Amino acid sequence: MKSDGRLARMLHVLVHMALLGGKETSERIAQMLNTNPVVVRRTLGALRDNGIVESEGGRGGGWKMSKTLDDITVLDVQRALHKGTILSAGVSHDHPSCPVERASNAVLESAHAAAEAKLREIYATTTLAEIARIAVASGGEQAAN
Amino acid sequence: MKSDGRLARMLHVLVHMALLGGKETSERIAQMLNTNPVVVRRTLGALRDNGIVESEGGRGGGWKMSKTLDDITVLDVQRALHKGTILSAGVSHDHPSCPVERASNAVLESAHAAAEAKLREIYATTTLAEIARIAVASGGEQAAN
DNA sequence: TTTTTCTGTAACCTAAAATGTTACAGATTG
DNA sequence: CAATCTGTAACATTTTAGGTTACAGAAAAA
Repeated sequence: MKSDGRLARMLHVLVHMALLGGKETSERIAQMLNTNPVVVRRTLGALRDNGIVESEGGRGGGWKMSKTLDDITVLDVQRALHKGTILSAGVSHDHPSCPVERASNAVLESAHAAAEAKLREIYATTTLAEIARIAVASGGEQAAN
Repeated sequence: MKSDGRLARMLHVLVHMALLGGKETSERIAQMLNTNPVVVRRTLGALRDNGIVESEGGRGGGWKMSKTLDDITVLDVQRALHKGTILSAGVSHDHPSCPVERASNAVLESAHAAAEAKLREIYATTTLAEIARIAVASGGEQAAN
């Protein structure tokens, strides 16, 4: 599979949208992400369904933020994009009744659950405002695209 | 992509091999993993290259453990199977010079690094002997396949 | 030495999931 | 009505684990 870059892309584009402050079309956002408008609408659609952005059709339409960067955490975006767990353990299902397989799976699942808890904790305490701050600090004033 | 079940499968099969105590052919191991011998040789080959098991060709050949379960951690098996990091952050490479993209990627990478440290710590302190103990405790005496 | 039984690999095919792409339908503004 | 958006369907593409077939080579057994 291709690696999932949706979270990174959405963080990226949300910060840009907030810094620009207005409404953006899928076409313009696609340029920010070096992709095409359909991919943008697909992915931003999930954020809209979770109250992070809103969209308007028709002439003059486009996408805008529903909240400020301070009110959006990385975890909010993650949850909008993926329903279930963040990390999966990659267990085996070769002999579901085998106690050795079950023990192996249980150990891996438990370890991944602990790692995910750590990840989730960081995601929950990192706002997009902080990303914007890092970007401005490192990239100087040129923060557009 | 199909999810990577190699680690779970190798933990599973190594515990079986140790409990059985002798030498096993790819064919028999394939039955434990509900797959075919070529997949087994491919995957066990990586463990052999890391000193976890050893193989012998020819009639009467097969695979056997090079260490006891106490001397193999989950991290050892993980490292034999995958060279680099365990968790990857799924960053974006749409505009590598964009400071916002870089800040987004940096935040994700840092978070994943913290989660991976946690995961690695657990892997490093979990031996296969412990998995065997869990299996025997939960599955009763029937620990074969 | 010939047969049998193993591993080691090459060379494919398949599956699954994100991403890319084309083509429209529908909505909204001018 | 014309122009400009979003919303979706319907594919094609890419990547990687896994499955499969087919042999070559090694080693014990006959």
